[in-house]
Amino acid sequence: MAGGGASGSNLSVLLQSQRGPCAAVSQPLDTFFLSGSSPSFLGPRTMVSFEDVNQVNGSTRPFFRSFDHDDNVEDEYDEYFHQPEKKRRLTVDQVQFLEKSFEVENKLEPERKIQLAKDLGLQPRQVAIWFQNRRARWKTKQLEKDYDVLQSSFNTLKADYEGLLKENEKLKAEVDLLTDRLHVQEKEKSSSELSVKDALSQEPATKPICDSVSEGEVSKISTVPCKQEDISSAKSDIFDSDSPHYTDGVHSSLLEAADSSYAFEPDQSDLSQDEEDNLSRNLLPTCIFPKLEEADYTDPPASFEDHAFWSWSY
DNA sequence: TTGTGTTTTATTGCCTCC
DNA sequence: GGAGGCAATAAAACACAA
Repeated sequence: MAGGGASGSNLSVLLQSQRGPCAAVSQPLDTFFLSGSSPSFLGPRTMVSFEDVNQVNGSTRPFFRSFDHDDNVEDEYDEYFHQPEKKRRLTVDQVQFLEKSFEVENKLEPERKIQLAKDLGLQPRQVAIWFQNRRARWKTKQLEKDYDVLQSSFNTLKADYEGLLKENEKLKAEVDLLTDRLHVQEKEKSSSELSVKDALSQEPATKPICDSVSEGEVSKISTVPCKQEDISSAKSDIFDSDSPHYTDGVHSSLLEAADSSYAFEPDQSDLSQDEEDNLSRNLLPTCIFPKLEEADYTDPPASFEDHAFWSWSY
């Protein structure tokens, strides 16, 4: 085990400088890079076994301070150089020098390694190891940075996604509300139609509806003859769910719903061309009984409850 | 002072390249 | 096959709270 280059008097400072950053010799970094090829940066040996220590080590090296001559120096010397090899931390200056070099190029060519080792008074292998470990640390930090970037990107996307989910739920609720409203409307409509049907079926077939109205009202009633089969024919048209008029009523209400910005889409794939035409014709509010309107009744009722005013003359 | 966690230095084993 | 890089790991050095 070599180490003879460091004089015994220098050893205590050498050891002290190994204890930690605070104990290290401070020296402006610039001086490290102005050293040229001469071994101007020769810090304390950090390894116990140095092959070149006799060549480069010496009391003139800047990283060695002058030592006080002390009785314990020889003991420390023996202790230091005869103990099993231990890890020695690099000084702050050595680390800074290596860091600067690493910033320039994080890979180490053989010539550069030799030069750095010379300048720092380290083994080339130590320099190589330092670069190796430094690359590993750099990689870890890079991974952490990448992780942070990905994390923030993920958070942004997540926030967007959650916002869209909320909006989706809101729209779904709106759709449900409008669907319910539509169902209620249709229920009301069909129950009204049923009551009209009941009313019509309870009237005596031969009895003119005009019996139940006043004379003044009778004058308003159309004089067009209205036979029983006409009525049944009309009724058949009205209440036949297969008839286009029936579906017109449905379409009508659908369109009303659509008018109130309802997003319900009736499946029109089953509609014939005629039905589609009827659908477009019924964009305007229509009487619930368009066929009757075309036929013999007068003044369509304001509501289904007003069916008593409906009459057909014989 | 001591226990514990972190950082730094160094080793080992494997892989790739020339 | 040797040199060099990398990942995993050991172990010493260090920091710090109790």
